[in-house]
Amino acid sequence: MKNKNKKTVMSPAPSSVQKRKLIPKKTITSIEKNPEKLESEEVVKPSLSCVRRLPSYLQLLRALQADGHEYVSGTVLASVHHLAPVIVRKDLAFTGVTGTPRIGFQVTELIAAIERFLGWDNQNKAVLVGVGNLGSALLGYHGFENFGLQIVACFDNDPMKIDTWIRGCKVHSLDQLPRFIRRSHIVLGVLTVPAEAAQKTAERMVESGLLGIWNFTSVKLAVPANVVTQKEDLAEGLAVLSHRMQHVSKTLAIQQ
Amino acid sequence: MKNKNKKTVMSPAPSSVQKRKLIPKKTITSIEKNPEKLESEEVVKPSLSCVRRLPSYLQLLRALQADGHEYVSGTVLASVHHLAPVIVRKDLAFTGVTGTPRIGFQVTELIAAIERFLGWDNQNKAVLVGVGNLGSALLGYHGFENFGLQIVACFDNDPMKIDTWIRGCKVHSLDQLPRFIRRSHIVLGVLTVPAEAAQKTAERMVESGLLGIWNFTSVKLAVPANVVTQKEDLAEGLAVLSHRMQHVSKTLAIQQ
DNA sequence: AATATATTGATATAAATATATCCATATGAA
DNA sequence: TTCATATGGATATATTTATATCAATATATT
Ligand SMILES: NC(=O)c1ccc[n+]([C@@H]2O[C@H](COP(=O)([O-])OP(=O)(O)OC[C@H]3O[C@@H](n4cnc5c(N)ncnc54)[C@H](O)[C@@H]3O)[C@@H](O)[C@H]2O)c1
Ligand SMILES: NC(=O)c1ccc[n+]([C@@H]2O[C@H](COP(=O)([O-])OP(=O)(O)OC[C@H]3O[C@@H](n4cnc5c(N)ncnc54)[C@H](O)[C@@H]3O)[C@@H](O)[C@H]2O)c1
Repeated sequence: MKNKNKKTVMSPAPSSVQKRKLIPKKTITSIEKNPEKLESEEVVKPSLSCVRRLPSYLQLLRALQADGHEYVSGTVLASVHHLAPVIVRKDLAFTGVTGTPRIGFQVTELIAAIERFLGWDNQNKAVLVGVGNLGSALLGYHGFENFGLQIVACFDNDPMKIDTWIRGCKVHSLDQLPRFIRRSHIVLGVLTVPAEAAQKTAERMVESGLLGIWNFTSVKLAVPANVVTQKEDLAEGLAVLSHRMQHVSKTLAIQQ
Repeated sequence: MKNKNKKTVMSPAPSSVQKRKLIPKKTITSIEKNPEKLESEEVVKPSLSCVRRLPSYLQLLRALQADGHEYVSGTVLASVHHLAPVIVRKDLAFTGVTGTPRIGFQVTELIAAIERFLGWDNQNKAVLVGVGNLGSALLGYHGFENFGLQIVACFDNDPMKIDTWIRGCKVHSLDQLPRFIRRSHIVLGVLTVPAEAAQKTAERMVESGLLGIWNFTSVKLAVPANVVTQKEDLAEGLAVLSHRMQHVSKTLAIQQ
């Protein structure tokens, strides 16, 4: 805290005058003939992997914040998640935050930046359709509220379930969906109906005005271009697990 | 079926004598100094993305089989999953199957190959630890049996739950786990306890002899090197969904 | 029989993603 | 003060993954 407003007094070379570009840019590698992309620079979108990593940073940052930490270095974030520090720095750059050398990033600022970047800065409300095994579990789970998602209503077509309460949530008839959506300005839906009903139900959700569907069924949904779907396929993870286990046991068998 | 044993009679150039390498190989690009990798060729492992795609092929193949189809082309598999046909062909090559030009792949053979490749050719039995909201849903779900997984027993530490039946499965005390594992030669466990209990419970599972943990908690587990863990993090998918929705709505706003 | 066509498997190229390297900078230690 | 060090940001390189291209081939068509 000695001299706060000194700014690179020591740097002698004029080369240091170059402006620091915050967000990485893509340099044209091949002969770019697309007339749309005439500029020599183009803003690079974050990779899918980057977007997937952000929530894990967020979670750790919240813990650090609760623990009273004001700053955290990318190195620390990296080591916890077994990532290379460069990856973390690059990921964070996409959110627009700037760290300070030797210090790191301001925890609070970083949390806000990631939340803003992912659209989690104000809680997104959602409906859930299909209050069965999985649907009930998701309904009763409030962990997603840390990730910008709050399920506020649920729908089913089983007469036995309609108007009953499940996990503190009244089950509505699916027929009520359009009116509810229109009234509440909700854009996100969670789909947990059986596979056979998935496509048809998704269409009703879209007609009702939903713009995003978090799809837990095994069906690849066909939806209009303005609707985003995200399929959560547990079989994928299971495949990775099985494959890795095979590999490990094979490796051990060779070693022994 | 005219002349079965003709082998490239028409090919005149000696260049065509080159043997057809079935599985793709990696060509050394950079100056490879690692003495372990002196050979100019090395068997390429399937990418993680490839492993994740295989279950979706499998699912479609089963439907085709049930429908009486004997052959299927990579092109068809690709179009259903909105993938480029090359990707499918490459993915399938890893399983060791060979297709025939103009015909495609034999459905039954392909199913068997994928199952073998993923270690799903004989049903893997598993235990589930933490019979709460999510655990119960998974217990009651028999869809994983299509993907080589069968949950055969469940464990909890809540005295109120022990010895009750949930979804047709008797809840055992966690203390019983080691003996059960040893008796039944099970190697896989599903972890659905609260985050706070995750690491400790995982350790008990490992001590009991499990070699793989399908982890549904938000905790990154620390386990010995011979144990494989697969973390299922729904927040990742939610992040992708949120990010895409932001992008779409931004794009539409610009267009309008 | 000759030709056209869909398809596979191999190879080549491109694109995306991860990693290495370097410099500037803020802090603490000598 | 001077120096060493950890760190962020930029750029360069390497690696991984996806896509394009093409010869070979099995079937259908003319
Ligand atoms: N349970 C799991 O652990 C699990 C795991 C992975 C994937 N899934 C998938 O999640 C989906 C639901 O699984 P589940 O085990 O909860 O099934 P479930 O049968 O327990 O629940 C389905 C619910 O949807 C309702 N429903 C059926 N048709 C409907 C329609 N047309 N409109 C509205 N509601 C309708 C049913 O009344 C029921 O309440 C399935 O597609 C399944 O493949 C489940
Ligand atoms: N419910 C969901 O939809 C959902 C979604 C994503 C992730 N998760 C994660 O799954 C886990 C479980 O969630 P849930 O909603 O089912 O919670 P839950 O509280 O309903 O269930 C937890 C179960 O674990 C048992 N348990 C607690 N400590 C234990 C221990 N030491 N040993 C054995 N059993 C123990 C409890 O008795 C309870 O039955 C959590 O880590 C949660 O973050 C849940």
